[in-house]
Amino acid sequence: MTGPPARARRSDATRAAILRAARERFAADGYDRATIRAVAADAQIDPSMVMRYYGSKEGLFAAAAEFDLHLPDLAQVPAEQLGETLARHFLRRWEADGTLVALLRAASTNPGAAERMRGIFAGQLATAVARSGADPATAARRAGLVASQILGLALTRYVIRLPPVVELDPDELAEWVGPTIQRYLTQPFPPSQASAG
Amino acid sequence: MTGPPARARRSDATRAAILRAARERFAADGYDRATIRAVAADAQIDPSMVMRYYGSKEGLFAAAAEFDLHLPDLAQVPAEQLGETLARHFLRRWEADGTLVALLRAASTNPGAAERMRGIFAGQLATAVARSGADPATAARRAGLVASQILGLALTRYVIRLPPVVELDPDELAEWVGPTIQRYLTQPFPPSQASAG
DNA sequence: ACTGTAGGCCAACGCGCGTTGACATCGACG
DNA sequence: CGTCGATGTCAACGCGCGTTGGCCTACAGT
Repeated sequence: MTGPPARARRSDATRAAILRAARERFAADGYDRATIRAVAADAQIDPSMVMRYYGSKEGLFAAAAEFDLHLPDLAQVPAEQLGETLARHFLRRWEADGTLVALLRAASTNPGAAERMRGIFAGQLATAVARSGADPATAARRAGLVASQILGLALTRYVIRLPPVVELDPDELAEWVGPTIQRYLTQPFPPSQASAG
Repeated sequence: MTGPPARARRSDATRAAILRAARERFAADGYDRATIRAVAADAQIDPSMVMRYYGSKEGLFAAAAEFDLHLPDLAQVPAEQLGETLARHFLRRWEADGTLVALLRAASTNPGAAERMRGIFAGQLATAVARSGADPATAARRAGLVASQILGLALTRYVIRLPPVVELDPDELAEWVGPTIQRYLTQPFPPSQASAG
């Protein structure tokens, strides 16, 4: 299983150009409206090259939507800073890399993309939350609530572009959303007694 | 401008059937994947009827996505119950009527749908928030934050179907999300001092 | 210099789409 | 009964899509 000697192939640059163009198109247009022909035009190659390298549009999307949240180890974060840490992390991650926005747009109509989204939040967010010191019995639900706020923020800011959410800068946003996440992570179950701060 | 005597036309039933089928298809598939042919098949009529009555696919969507949040007058709601009231209201509204889910799905890829979504939140949510007693200078931002949590909940529960969010029942959800909305509406600006409950 | 192969382009395919216009049928009204 | 608009059907259009296969071209191994 040592594979080939990892010799750089001449086509690597093309593959990378296709992937870059695909991420941009999927992020801007969603799965259905993004066309292989448009991706190929952006990458300045022929549409059939996309098929050769990625097999199909589904395959191209699968490659383009490979995504690691790069979540920090929450066991190392002071308990009272969990919310703000996570909020800032997500905002920074999104501003720098459109992949998750592509995934979010696509997930609205493409079942495979939705499945991948569920996988990311089960495999990465829920895992991180479980290491944050949360009760294992409730960690999954807490992660789900965190996801609802985090993805709602991404949706309103990058996809729907709701003006007040677009205009707030990342620092202000983190100050607002951080405490929400903090509460979802640490508030005892059930959260019956209202606790607005 | 008194118009015709409002005589019921024979075609009203067909128009309504088309609209019902369109809402279901748009909600289930999003704008791009929902086809006029499929809507017509559901309504058991010919695709050309859809064109005759609604002009185009865009026109059909515009008619199907007409939506009133039916928000209560927040001036009449006790200040400390604003969050939970809104949370319960939205959950009830969505479970009963798939229109907003259709709009949400479509808004990810269709600019017109996104524009309508912005219009609904500017015209209905922001207006209601402004009447809740919030400082007029900050009401729009507060409404945007509320939208981020509310739409994030709809997205994770009805579109992406994140298991932990799907499994929570509406009462539990309202208990979790209510305080978040309450804080977005009432927490003084800026929200610098963290306030997890 | 010769050759095999990886990299790339071009033209075409079949399909489903939104949309159109010509034609059939029904029901109200003279 | 005859007419005419409203209601509905049918067949087709042009288009852009994902996808395919054949054909050049350039370079690595000998």
